[in-house]
Amino acid sequence: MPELPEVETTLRGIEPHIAGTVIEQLRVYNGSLRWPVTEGISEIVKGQRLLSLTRRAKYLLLHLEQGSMMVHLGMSGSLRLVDPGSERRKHDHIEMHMSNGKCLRYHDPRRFGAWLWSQDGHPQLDHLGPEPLTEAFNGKRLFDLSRQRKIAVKPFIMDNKTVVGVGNIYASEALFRSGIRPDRSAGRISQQRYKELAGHIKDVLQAAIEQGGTTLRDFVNGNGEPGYFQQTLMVYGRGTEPCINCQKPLREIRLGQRSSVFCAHCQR
DNA sequence: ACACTAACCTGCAAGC
DNA sequence: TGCTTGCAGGTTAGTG
Repeated sequence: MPELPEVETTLRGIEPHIAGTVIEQLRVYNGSLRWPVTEGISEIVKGQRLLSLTRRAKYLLLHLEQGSMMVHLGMSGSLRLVDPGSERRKHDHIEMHMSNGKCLRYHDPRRFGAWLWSQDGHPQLDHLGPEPLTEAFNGKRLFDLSRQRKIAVKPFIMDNKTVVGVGNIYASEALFRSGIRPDRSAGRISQQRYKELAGHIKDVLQAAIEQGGTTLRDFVNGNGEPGYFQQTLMVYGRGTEPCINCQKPLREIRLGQRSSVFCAHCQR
């Protein structure tokens, strides 16, 4: 999926086209997502103005006059603006027709995503850690939260209670930039090294947003365009290629069922 | 509380 | 040409 930069890219792509318009029709073709799409959602949102769009972690929030819709792209989801008359592709599960003629389609082959309406908030958002690009997220937080923890640092920074938005790609990249092995115990990393890691997490996410995200297989922004950050990836997806820093072969291990590529020479 | 696993689902590539 | 296996951007529920 889309990690935070891809969700942010999607938001920036669609927001200018549909914010402030009215939902003429929401059509659900397959509501069997991670959670069933809210019962009766089409009738609930029909005729409501889409006041604004925001992002929290990897969730997109579509704020309506009554309540809000929370959209998650899961592992394989994407949202794009399309010609309302164009033919639906396989796995186009939801489409939203707006009063200005724009049509937003939700495409998600694996259906790990979500599309839920609620009048008064979404419980999934209640216990999330800070946004990575704010001052609330810093090295001191990583240090303080990790004391006595035996968990490997990579799953530690991918835990939404630690900080949101850091998935497998950007966790791998930030650890490489920081010179920290992904399997090092979180509790055995100094405050100084966590300060550097927090800085690299911010930098890598910011750079990815500026490049329009990472397109691995099929990610596209709201206008159907790919991202370009994959050209910048230094370890993710590089298997046992030579380290771009020291030329020694990278190593690939599994941590919490996620592949983790690192350089045993540059990362300790 | 913490660490770890399995599960949700489809598509694709690799191996036989 | 199949068939089987394993892996893929995330998150939660369940186990010990």
